[in-house]
Amino acid sequence: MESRISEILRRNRLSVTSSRQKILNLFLSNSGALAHADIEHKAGEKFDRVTVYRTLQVFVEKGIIHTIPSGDNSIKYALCKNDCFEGRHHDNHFHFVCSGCGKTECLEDFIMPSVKLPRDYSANNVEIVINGVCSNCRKK
Amino acid sequence: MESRISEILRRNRLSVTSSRQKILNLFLSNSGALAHADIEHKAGEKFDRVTVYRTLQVFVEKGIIHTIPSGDNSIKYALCKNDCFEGRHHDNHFHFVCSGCGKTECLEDFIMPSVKLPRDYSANNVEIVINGVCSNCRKK
DNA sequence: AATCGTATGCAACAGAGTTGCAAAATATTC
DNA sequence: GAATATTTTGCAACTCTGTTGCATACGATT
Repeated sequence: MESRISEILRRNRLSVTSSRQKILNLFLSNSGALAHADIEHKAGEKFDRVTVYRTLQVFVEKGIIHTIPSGDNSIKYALCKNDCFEGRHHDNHFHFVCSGCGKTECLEDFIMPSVKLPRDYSANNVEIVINGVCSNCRKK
Repeated sequence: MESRISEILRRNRLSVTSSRQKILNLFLSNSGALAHADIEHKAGEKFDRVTVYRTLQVFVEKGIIHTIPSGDNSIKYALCKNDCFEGRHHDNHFHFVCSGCGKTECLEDFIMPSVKLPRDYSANNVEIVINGVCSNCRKK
């Protein structure tokens, strides 16, 4: 576990520091996306706010994590899949926010629909966030 | 013009106040979406921050405007089309943010693609935000 | 182990967003 | 149309979020 985390940091030419290891570990051990506040107030750990901001920023720049937009000023962050490493962001997936458990997850395996644009418009990036109920919450 | 604004407010059972008229007028006379800061610092008008927050909140609740999510904590607001009045939000359109002029617009006439979800997942709302270049900026 | 470069944490700040409350404006009633 | 009731506004004060500069601490390199 330790080694995998260090390896990811090294692969992205980042110094392997205690904070970065701990924060990256949070992402690796959580299946859902995390908000800044989730990380800052994570039980058992007390991270300096500034360190969390800077770490998330560096991770996004390096393509280790990506942002998930939201309609209520609570941006979340999630791990990128392998082909995003080295700074190439190719987010051809969408995001699902469950209104039951609040969990945000990436749906990687479901094809991104192509959207038709008006004449002379060109698209760089398409963000899709779906709000609904996940299978776990539906059963309850 | 004045009468149309008052009519919209009255239709939503809101008192017709000076601030609400002015803010609603900003939306009616701007084709793009507006951020909180756009409204607060609008040239010629000085709105109290608190009033702007409360007005936008009420407008969203009543379905006069809707929010447009973003990946950088800068939520924008845009007018809803007619069938959204009376609080029924049926946003079956997507949003386009131009990286050239920064303008955010609603694309109402382009069909929303249906997205396939994992087994036992259900969707309430699909938010699509496309980043790209609009026709005006492309010509330059 | 010593040096170099980067990351961290603190302080201080700027901005975003919220709440309570008295004053002012709007709606309602007669 | 004036008086009353209701709602909205603006101010003050506050919390939370996010940023920057800088000295110290840490990790990488030799």
